[in-house]
Amino acid sequence: MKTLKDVALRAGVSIASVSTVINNTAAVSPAMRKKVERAVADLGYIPHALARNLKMGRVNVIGLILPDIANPHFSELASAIEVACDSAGFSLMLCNTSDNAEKEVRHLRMMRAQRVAGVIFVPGGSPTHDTEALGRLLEGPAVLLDRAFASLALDCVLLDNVEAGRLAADHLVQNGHRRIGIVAGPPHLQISQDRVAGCRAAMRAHGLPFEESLVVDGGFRPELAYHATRAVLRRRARPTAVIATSNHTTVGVMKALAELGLRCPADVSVAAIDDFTWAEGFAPRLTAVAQPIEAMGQEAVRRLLARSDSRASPQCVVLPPRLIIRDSTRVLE
Amino acid sequence: MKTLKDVALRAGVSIASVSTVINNTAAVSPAMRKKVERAVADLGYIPHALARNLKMGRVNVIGLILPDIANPHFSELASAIEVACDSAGFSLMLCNTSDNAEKEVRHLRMMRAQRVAGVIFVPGGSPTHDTEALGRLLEGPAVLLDRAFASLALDCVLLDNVEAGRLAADHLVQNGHRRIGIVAGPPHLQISQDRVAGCRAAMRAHGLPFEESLVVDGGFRPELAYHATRAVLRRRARPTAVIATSNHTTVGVMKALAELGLRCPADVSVAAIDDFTWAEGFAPRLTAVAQPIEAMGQEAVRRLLARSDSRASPQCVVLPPRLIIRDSTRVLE
DNA sequence: TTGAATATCTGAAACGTTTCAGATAACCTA
DNA sequence: TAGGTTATCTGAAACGTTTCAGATATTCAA
Repeated sequence: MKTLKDVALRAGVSIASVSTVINNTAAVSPAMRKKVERAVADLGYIPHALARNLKMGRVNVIGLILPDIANPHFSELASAIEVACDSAGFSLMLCNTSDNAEKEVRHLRMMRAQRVAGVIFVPGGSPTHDTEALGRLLEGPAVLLDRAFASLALDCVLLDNVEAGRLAADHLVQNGHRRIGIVAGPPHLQISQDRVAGCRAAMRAHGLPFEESLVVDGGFRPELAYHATRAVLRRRARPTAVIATSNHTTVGVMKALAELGLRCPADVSVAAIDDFTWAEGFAPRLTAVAQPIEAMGQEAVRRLLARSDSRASPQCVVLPPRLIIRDSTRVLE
Repeated sequence: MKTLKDVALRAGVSIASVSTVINNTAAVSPAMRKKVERAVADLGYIPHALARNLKMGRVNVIGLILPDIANPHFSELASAIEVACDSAGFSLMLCNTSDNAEKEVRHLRMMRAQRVAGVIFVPGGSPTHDTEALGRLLEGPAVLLDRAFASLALDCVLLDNVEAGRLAADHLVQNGHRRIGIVAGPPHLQISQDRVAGCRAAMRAHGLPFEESLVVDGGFRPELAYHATRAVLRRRARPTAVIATSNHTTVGVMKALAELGLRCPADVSVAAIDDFTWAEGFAPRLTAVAQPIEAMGQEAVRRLLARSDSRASPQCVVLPPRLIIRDSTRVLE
């Protein structure tokens, strides 16, 4: 690979001059400019970003750590973040944790070693996080996305999960449903608790009892949700509706319905949290509480960059979900 | 941020010794090790990867450039690649091109500037690529994934697109379909041509005529596929089956069917290229030609790393798709 | 014509590492 | 005890940039 020195040699000028021309950091004579540009083109010189960044003390890369890039929710988030980064002149370094706590600190560590400008961290569903190690590694510019840690005072961008649960349950109640199964996420996650809490709040608000036994653990793989749904739908008093609290659980729920020969929404209504843009065209069209994914990504990047040059105290922004009513829920007569 | 010097100072030893201890590059006395480890822990020292990489002349990062990370096909590919990279000790730098030719060279350039160990490049659907510039930038270790450039002799990992088309069409023909609409991708893409060619080959193999007018351009956004499908399904002699040649077009096709009030598979069978794991549980369960995504990702990384230390001439590996028969196609009596 | 002001260019130090030749100390062996 | 090994440790040179103080050449006003 060619270096500044090679270019300087070929152009017959000093290294410093080449640098000046390339970065436009000072006035140079037209002759100089031409000579250097010529040499750069001839040699196909590409500046060595590592050397440059080392010297300059900054790296135009933002790190993104998330649980599973193959999950549409996260890949859409990644997409939004990539766009925001790109237009701010940053590149993206991506790591998957597969919900593995050990990988979280390993990747975070690696990113700090790379001296990235900031890290956007989406904690995984692991029951235990090494919050102490994470806390130290998140000391540089960082924002938590999607899930926060109570013990860490950090910038974060979250969905209003309580509201998401509330929207789903409220919609069903308004349509006359009373016995509503809730296929929740892993109970140790705040996000699961919040969504269920939202459902509970909606029932309360309508003066209805909330039957805790209708809340089942759907885990965060469709498999468990599938079995949980089967279980709850085989109760003597079958729920007339089910709330699937994440896209993984929705897949399990729908599959369980299909296998039990129950039609949706004729036999059972389904309200989901997380929209499925890629299931458009399939039946039933899903009534879903959609997350403002683009806004979340943008906001995360914005806060991260703002954080880099301010010492304001960390803030949490909570964004509102919105309900999209389609065909998977029906009015109960 | 702490540096080796800080650690050396605190431990009361030389910089060289600290480096030796940290990297285990030579034998040191237990006393030395203890002192250094102590200082490292006390200061929370994290090595500066830029400096290290600059000095070492290698970077443990692999670049991935793809058209759209929000498309499940690419996000699953990204996931497979991330896993393969990670287990080989590499991190992933991700760039989206949004099918924009200018971004392709910009991002590729940036990755070369970062001196990444190699680049996995998935060309986008732009009608014109700056193949000259790309060619120069792809001179380092690189592998093309998903789509190749005829004009560039490079390692590549591809799906057997002809076979994919053949599988879909053959399946329909075997089920008695004769009038088959094909919602193709943009005609300027080799990949589209190949898939259609596969369909054509299947018809020929069965001694059937291939009606070119039933091939419509579905572009690479659902929108166009939607309109194309409506058009083809409103012919006086309606096709009894449709082949959707990519996941984007499948969405358009299914939507068109739904809006025209046509049931699938009762009225029209649909065979898709690209599987939809996230539509599991929705109806109809899609008969699809699935790509061996994991294998493609693994193979891409493997070839890339192999390429780094060999001068063998570039090779193309073509992986076979497989047909998954579910409920969206039916036997025609 | 001269001195000052300006325009243009360059040498060399730094950024934080790795690495290797050499320094020092400690241990053997004869 | 001298000489040679061996075991540890360190100084300093690189890696490819940026940047700034200084060098050189040019221009201008008086």
